[in-house]
This record gives sequence, C-alpha cells and structure tokens, in this order.
Amino acid sequence: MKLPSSGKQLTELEGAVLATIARRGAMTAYAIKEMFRGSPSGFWSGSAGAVYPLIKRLEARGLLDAQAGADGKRAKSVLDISKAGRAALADWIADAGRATDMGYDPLRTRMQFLDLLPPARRKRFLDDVDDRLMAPVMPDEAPENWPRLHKVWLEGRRNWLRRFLDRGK
Amino acid sequence: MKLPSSGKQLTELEGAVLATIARRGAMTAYAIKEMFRGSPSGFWSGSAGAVYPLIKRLEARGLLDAQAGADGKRAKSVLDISKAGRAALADWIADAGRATDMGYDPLRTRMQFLDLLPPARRKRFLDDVDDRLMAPVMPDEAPENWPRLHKVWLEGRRNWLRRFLDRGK
DNA sequence: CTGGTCATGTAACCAGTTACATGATTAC
DNA sequence: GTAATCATGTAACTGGTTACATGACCAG
Repeated sequence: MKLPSSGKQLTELEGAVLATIARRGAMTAYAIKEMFRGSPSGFWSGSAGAVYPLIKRLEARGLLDAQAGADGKRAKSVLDISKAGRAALADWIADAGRATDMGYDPLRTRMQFLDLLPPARRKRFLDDVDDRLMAPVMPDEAPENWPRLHKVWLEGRRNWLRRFLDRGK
Repeated sequence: MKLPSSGKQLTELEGAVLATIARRGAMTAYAIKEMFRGSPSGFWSGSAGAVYPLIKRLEARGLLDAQAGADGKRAKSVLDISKAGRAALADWIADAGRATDMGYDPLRTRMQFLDLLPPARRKRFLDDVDDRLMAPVMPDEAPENWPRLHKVWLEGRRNWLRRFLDRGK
C-alpha cells in the first residue's frame, strides 16, 4: 500500500546475510551459516533451518546468484550478490526508520521492572550484569569490524546503565 | 536438561506482561493489549493475536488468576498475578544471562555494514538517524517510568553512535 | 577405517504477525 | 440511533527455532 519499491523489505537476518556476502565475496551457504553461528549475539543462532531457506528466498528474488562451484571436486553452490541484490542491500542499510526502532533489548526491558525485585536480589542482579558487561566476550572468528563495534557497544551499555542508576538517585 | 526450575522460561513478552500486571494490579487482557500497543518499541505491536493466547498460556501455567469481573454488567475476566506468577516473574527479571544478551538492535546491525554504502548516502543516513534520535518521541500514555528510561536510553544511544563514529576517525 | 568437518537439507514446532469477526456498552 | 471504544477471540501466515538425516571429503 505504501511501498512503491520492490515486493517486500528484507528481514534483519536477510539484510545481514546479503551484507556479509557483499563484503566477503562469493561464499557457500554453509560458510554463511557458520559465520552467524559464531556471532556474539544470542539472537541469531545461524541455524541451518534458518539459513538455507533464506538463501533460497533471496535466490528466488534474484538478489543472489548461485554458480555451481567445483572447487575441489565436491559439488557445492557458491553464492554471490547480484546487481539487484546490491540495490536491495543499500536500501536495507539506509533505512533510518528501521535503524532507529527500539529493537529488542532484554536489559532495557528488565530495567523497567527493577523495582519489582526485592532489594537484595536487585543488587545481586545488577552486580551480575555489571560483571558480564565487563567480560571481554570476544569470539575468535568474528568478522574484522565486529570487535571494535562490539567493544564500543559494551562500553556504551555500561555508561547507560550507570547513568540510569545514578539518576534514579 | 539443565533447567531444574519449572517447565520452561518465560518469553520476553510473557515476562513483560506479567510485570505489567504485577505493577498495575489486576486488569483485563484488553487493557494489557492496549498498553503494549502504545509502547515506543515497534517490536511489540500488542496484537490481539499475541496477547490473548499468551494470557491463556499464563493462566494454564497457574501464573495468572482470572476472576470474572462483573464491573459494570459487562462480562470480562480480570487478571491478576498469582503467587507462582510472582516467583516466575522475579526469576525472569533477575536472569542476568538473558539480560546481557545482545538482543536485537537494528542500528547496531546497520552500523556494522556502513562502509557498504556510498559516502553520500552514508552521510544522509547518519544525519537522518541523528534527527530521529533527537526527536522526543514520547507517546502520551506510557507507563510512568518509561519516559525517563526511554530518555536516558536515547541519550546513551546518541553517545554511543558519536563515540563509534569518532573513533572510526 | 574412523572421526571430524564440509555441505545441504527437512520436519515439527513456536511465538509472533495481520486481518478479520463478533458483540456489548457508552457517549453524543 | 449511531459511532467509538471495550472486550475477546480466531485463521492463515511467517520467519525463526531445535533436532535430525544424509552424504562427500579429509586427516590421522
């Protein structure tokens, strides 16, 4: 009704997959799956049941080109982003509306209801959270620019938490 | 296999609903639905198709008590949190593991792939995001403590964005 | 020749979504 | 009496999840 662009917009996972291929160059579905499995977010599990159907979808929409890659001798299909794929990707990234959506933040959600915990338990919880935010959880095989972003993100998160708690007196 | 507690853990929406009832006191499913419809997060739409089945689930698990409230004369069922519900709620809030999960952050995801945008478009995007983060989007009927949290959250977000961009040189 | 990794997939399930439907009550 | 809101639901769909299955290839 209000989307004059192509059919429907990419999901977050679809966009991220497309972006990964755009950056890394042609790769197999398996390689993509493995990259997401190693991501620091528990939100994307990189499960086969998500990735393979997703690839099929993107292919069907003409956003991915698959050529049968006889790299050693094993049959595998190597995926690359198409022209249309790049356009769709740019639209997905540059979508400021979606970018500024609040998203899904389990810490924020819980902070909202902190007062429902008895004080002792609340303190234990906050200490625990603080410890975990301090831990430099950095999976080895993360994409190159993840670590920096992740680090800055964690810092921001600690600052936010502190600020919120301080202002609450 | 590793959860000695009761059956299964609450989803984020289930936890938030339980918490809302705990804070507000007994209310109808409709009232809950309306509260979530007005939330600043596009993530929770407060759709009937989500809320009503969810209520049934919580009731069936004994976390909610429903009494038929003949308030005027209209038949409606007024929901209140049970003893077991309070316990489950506390466990859900105090779950530091889930609280420190990265969650689902459309801005973070896109920042990761900023370099894939042509410079001009990147600049437009970032300006647009900045504007939107400045806008004091404050729905009228938010729960009392949302506004403050939301404000601090937006501030933190702007700081993070700036820090990330600065450090990128 | 055996176990790990590459590679691709499917089936059953789950918790959401949109869209629709129904009816009672209330405000004007 | 009529339109908005209160109140509750259902049906069809979607994009994930876990768990399972299959087979080729490679290193020891």
